[in-house]
Amino acid sequence: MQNENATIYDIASDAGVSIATVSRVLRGETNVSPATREKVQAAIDRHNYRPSSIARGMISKTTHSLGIVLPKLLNPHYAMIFSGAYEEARKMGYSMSLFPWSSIDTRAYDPATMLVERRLDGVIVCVEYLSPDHDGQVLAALRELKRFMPVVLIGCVPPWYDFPAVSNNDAAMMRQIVAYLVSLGHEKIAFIGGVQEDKDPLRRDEGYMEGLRGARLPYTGSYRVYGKGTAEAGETALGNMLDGLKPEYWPTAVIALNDLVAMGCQAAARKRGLDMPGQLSIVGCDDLFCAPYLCPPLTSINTHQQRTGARAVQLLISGEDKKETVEWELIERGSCARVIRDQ
Amino acid sequence: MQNENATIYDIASDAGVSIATVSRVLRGETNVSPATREKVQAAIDRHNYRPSSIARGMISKTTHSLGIVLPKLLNPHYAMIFSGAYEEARKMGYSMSLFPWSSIDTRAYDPATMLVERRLDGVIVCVEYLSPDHDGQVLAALRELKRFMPVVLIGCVPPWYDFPAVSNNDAAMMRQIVAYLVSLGHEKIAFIGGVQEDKDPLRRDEGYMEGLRGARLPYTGSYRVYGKGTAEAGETALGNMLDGLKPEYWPTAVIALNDLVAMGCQAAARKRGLDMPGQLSIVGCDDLFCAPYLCPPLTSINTHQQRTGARAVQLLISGEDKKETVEWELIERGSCARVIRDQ
DNA sequence: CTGAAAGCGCTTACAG
DNA sequence: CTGAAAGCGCTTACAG
Repeated sequence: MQNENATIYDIASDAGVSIATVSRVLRGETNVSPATREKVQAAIDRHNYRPSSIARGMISKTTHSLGIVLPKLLNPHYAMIFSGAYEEARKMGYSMSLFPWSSIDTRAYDPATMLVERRLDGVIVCVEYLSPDHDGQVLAALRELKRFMPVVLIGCVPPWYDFPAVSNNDAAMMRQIVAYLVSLGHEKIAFIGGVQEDKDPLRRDEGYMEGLRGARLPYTGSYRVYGKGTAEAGETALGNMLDGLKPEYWPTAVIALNDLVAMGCQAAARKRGLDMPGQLSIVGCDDLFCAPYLCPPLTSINTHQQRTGARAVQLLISGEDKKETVEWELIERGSCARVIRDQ
Repeated sequence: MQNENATIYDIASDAGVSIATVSRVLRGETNVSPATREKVQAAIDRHNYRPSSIARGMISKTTHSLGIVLPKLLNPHYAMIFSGAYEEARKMGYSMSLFPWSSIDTRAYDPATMLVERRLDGVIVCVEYLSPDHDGQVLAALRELKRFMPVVLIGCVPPWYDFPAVSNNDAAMMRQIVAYLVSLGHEKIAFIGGVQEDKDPLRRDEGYMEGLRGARLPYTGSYRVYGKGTAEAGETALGNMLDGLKPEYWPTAVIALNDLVAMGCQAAARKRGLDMPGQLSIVGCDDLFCAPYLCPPLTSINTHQQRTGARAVQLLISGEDKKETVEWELIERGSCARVIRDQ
C-alpha cells in the first residue's frame, strides 16, 4: 500500500519490534512467536517491503549474481548459450549480467574492473577461436580474473588453459562430418572459416585433417580457407575459392565453420549457378533456427548450446574444477547429396 | 601482485593513511598531496585493489545496474533490442541484467521481487502483443514495479499505458506495406500473425485495415489470420489458408507479422509448389540477419531495434517521461513482385 | 591536506 | 522468544 524503499527500521518501528526480529521473519527463522511474526508480516505487507539484496550482500559476501562474457550476442549461437546459462542461473536463484568480450580482451577501459567491482559470485567466459599470438594475452587476463572470482570457460578451450570448461569435442565433430561426406562419395571437401591453429590438437583444423587422413584423401591447401565466422566472410571465401579454381577442381562439398558461414556459402554458390545439393553439398554448424528454412535446408551440427550454458553455470556454482564435453548431433536436412560420378 | 578481496582498510594501513584518504584518491579528488596520492596508488596497485561497488551502492543509493525484461532472447529481434540497450548502458557506465518476461507476467515465483531486491536503477520492459484480457494484469504488475524504480517500455505499448516508452508506429508501418504491395498491383493481400486487438488504434491490425481502405480494397476475413509469431505458426497459418481456398482466391501477397512468420510462409508456399515471388509476394518485419539469405531474399522492415534499445536506456537514465517513436525502413530484397494480370 | 566518526541497510553472535 | 550491539566496506560531512 505504502510507497517504495522502506527499510528494516521502518518495518521494525511500525511493528513495534527490533530490527533483529524483522530480520528473523524475513529469513523465515522458526524462533519467532506466531503473534510477533504476524505483526511483522503485516507491517511488511503494508509497506510492500523488500529487503535490499545489496545490504545483504555486504554481509554474506555473496551477491547471487553471475556474469557471462560473450563475444557477441547478435550471433544466435551465443544467444543460445546465454539462454541456457541464464535459465539455469535463474533456477538456482541467481541473476545474470552480460559483459562484452572486450572485458577480457583489452585493457582499454578495462571493464574487467566492472566484473570485479560488482563482486559477482562467478563468471562464465565464452572464448572464441583465438589467434595464437592473442592467446597469451587472453590467458593472462583470465588468470587475473580468476584471482577474484570463479571462472568457467565455454567454447574452444586450449588444453593448456587451467580452467574448468565446457565445450564440444571439435576435432571429433569435424571427423564425423568428413566421414559423413565421404560416405556420400565426396573426395573434394573444402573447409571454410576459423583461424589457423598451429598448436591445439583438439581443434577443428586437426579434426578436418584427421578426417581426410582417415579416408585416405589428400589434403589440398586451396580447399582450406581461414576467415571470420560471418555470412559475408563465408560468401567471400567460397566465392574466391571457386573463382580461383578451374571447375573440374571445384570442391563437391564444403564444411562451414558455422551456419552463418554456410549461409554465405549458399549465396556464393547460387550466384555462380551451382545446383545445390546436386553440385555442391554444404554442412554447417550450430543448427541455428533458420537452418531449416534455407535453400536447401541446411544440414548442420546441433551443439546443444543451451545445455552447454547450463552446465557451465552448474560448474560455476558447485565449484567443480573439471573440463567437460557436451555431446552433439548431426542434423541431416538435405543440403548434402551423394556424388554422382560422371561416366 | 597480492591476492583478491583487499578492503579499503588494507590499503589504508598498507599506505599508512586513513581510509578517508584512500577513498579520496579512489574517487580522483584533487585535495590530496601528490606524495600521499602516490603512496596510496602504489598500495592499491600492490593489492590489485578494486573498491566494492556494492558497498558504494549502500551509500550512493545507486547500483549502476539496469534490468531488462524480454519475452525471449532466442528471437534475434529481442537480441537486437538487448544489444542496443546493453551497449548504451555500458557507455554510461551501467551494467545490464536480463530478466524473463514471467517476472512481470506471473505471480508464481514472483521474480519481480528479484528486480526490486536488487535495487536496480531502472528497468526496461519489452511488452509483447498482449491479448486484451491479459492487459489489466500486466498493467497492474508494471505499475507496482514503477513504485520501486523507473520503468521504460519498449514495443507495442497501448496508449493508455502511463509509462515512458519507445516503439515503432506499427499502424503507419502496416499502411506503408499495404501501399507498397498495392503499388505492385496486389489486391489480394493477406496478413498473418499477431493477436486480435480490439481496442488499440495504433496497432497493426488497424494499420492493415486502413491500408486496405486507403486503396479501396475490400477486407476479406479469410485473409486475416491470428497466431503466434513463430516460423511454425506462420507455416501452419498460411498452409491452412491456402488449403482452405480455391486457388483463384489465393492471396497474391502476404504480410507476415515478423521475419520468423515470413520464413514459415515461404516454407508453406514452397511445399505447395508456388513460385515466389511470381505467384506469391511476402513482406516480413524485423529484418533479421538471415533475411538476405532466404529464398527469395526477404523484403522486410528494418525497425532499428538497436536504436530502440539505446533510446530506452537514455530515457531510463535521464528520467524523461515521454513516449517516443523510432523510424523504420522498408528494405526491398526481391520477395515481392509486380502482379501480372492474366488476359 | 588529512583523519575520526557516523551512517548506508542489513545479519549475526551474544545476552537475557 | 526478543533486543542491543557490532560489523560488512565504503562515503561523507565535520574538525583540525
